[in-house]
Amino acid sequence: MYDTATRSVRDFVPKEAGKVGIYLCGLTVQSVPHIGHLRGGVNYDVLRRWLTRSGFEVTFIRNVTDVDDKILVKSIDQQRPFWSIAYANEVILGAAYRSLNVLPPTYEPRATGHIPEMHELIKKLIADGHAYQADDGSGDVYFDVRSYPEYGALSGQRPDATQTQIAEEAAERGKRDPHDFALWKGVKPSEPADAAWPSPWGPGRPGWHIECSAMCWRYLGAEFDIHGGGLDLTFPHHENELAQSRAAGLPFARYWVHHGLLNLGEAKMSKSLGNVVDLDHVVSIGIRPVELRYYLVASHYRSRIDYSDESLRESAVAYRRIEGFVRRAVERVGAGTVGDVPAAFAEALDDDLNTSAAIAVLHETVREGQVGLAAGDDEVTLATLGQARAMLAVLGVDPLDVAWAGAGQDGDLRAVVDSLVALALEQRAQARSRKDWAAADSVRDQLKHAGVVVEDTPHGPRWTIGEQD
RNA sequence: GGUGGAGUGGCCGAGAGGCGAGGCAACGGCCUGCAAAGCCGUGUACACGGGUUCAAAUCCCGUCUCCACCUCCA
Repeated sequence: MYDTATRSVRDFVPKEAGKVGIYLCGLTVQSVPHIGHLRGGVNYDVLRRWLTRSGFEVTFIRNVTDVDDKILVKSIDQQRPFWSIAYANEVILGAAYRSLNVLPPTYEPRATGHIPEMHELIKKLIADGHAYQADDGSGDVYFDVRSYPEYGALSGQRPDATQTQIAEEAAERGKRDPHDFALWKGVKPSEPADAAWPSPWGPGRPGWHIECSAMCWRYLGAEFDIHGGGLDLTFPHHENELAQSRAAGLPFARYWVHHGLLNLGEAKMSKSLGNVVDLDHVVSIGIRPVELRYYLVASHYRSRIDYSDESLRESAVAYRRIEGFVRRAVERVGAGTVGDVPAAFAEALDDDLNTSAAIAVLHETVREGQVGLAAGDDEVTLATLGQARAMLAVLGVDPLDVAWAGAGQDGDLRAVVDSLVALALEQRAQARSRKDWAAADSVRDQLKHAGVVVEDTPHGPRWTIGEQD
């Protein structure tokens, strides 16, 4: 894995043999997720699946941050409790993950559920001289950056060299140094009263970073294997998490994994910039969730994705080729058993989770399978199908995965359509047998117009749902 | 200003000193009554300028362009 802390690819050695603890910074549920957020979820889902398949017992924690400045602003604006806004977005996020076949984490803790753990950390930091209460009566508690010489080690940002809020403003807020960041924020009159918890420093709420330190500690222990998140979290969020955890005596994460961002146009997709594409948009242009997932996985996790509808559509075509093979093969030889993954595929994923290279192996296997299928070689078909499905399962895009099945009634409907199409195909077969090509083609054209694509195979015609004219 | 990263064929996208990843599109062929699907073949691409080397997309130096972070961000 590439480790941000050392800026190099390092052999992955877990803290405890055979076990992996992963913490992924999840979302602040201030609004509905866009596909850039979903990319992160999908990337770590593939990592998790691969580690699991490689024999590790994975504990995967992905948090939800359910209290922050923006949620509180919305709460005031909309005259609704902050928690109802957070929860509504959390539910939508969960549905989006499910529709992309992102497995549920081992646990999904919420920030507001871990106030006592945060207090414990803050108390320890104050006791050890790494944090202090602002003397402006605000009830704010700050981490003292100057008390921690290692500050900046993760991101390479040295306090002296960074831009920061002007010194006077920092001083007004009672900070000793402009770089000091809030561990605890005293409640303000302008903020919702129910977004405050009692604390030794007065009623208030968590600063942005302390929640993750608390939840990592709570669920993965003082030291754990992998901490993940988006590239944009490296600084200040992860730098601050690391500083406050280490200063509190926790060894913390052994590897830092950051995934690349998804750009739309010239800039990263972001809630604040408003250049956002969400799952609904993707579906509205005729792309299925499984195809979006394939698109997201087809790029290496550390690369930037310059999103466009066009590249997404092209990627979907590539996926349909794979899917077409799987379905044709299953019709011939049955679903078979999911086999082993080819060595080249495993090597690719073992090399910093190189999903692009892994997908190249998948395509090669599919081509081999197509040849077997065309030659009527069921042995080859079955073997390649098993391999392909093993690879597809790791990537989370196996077309036969029940996760992609529709809402129940499709199976029945398909049987109905099948018998209707069979009637039409019978007519076509009769026309063909008397070499009445015009009549035969007319049947095929009409079916196509209705959205049923007919293709002839050595074993007779088969049909699939295409696009209606 | 500081920190990190990127520029690969018509497009997407891996790779990182020698052997043309893979996909999409295009063109030619095979198969087909015609299609569809599939298969086979065709493209010598690595921002620019120098350098190192028997050999550079890959290493070094310089230049240009772009992105992210330094404020909330996946």
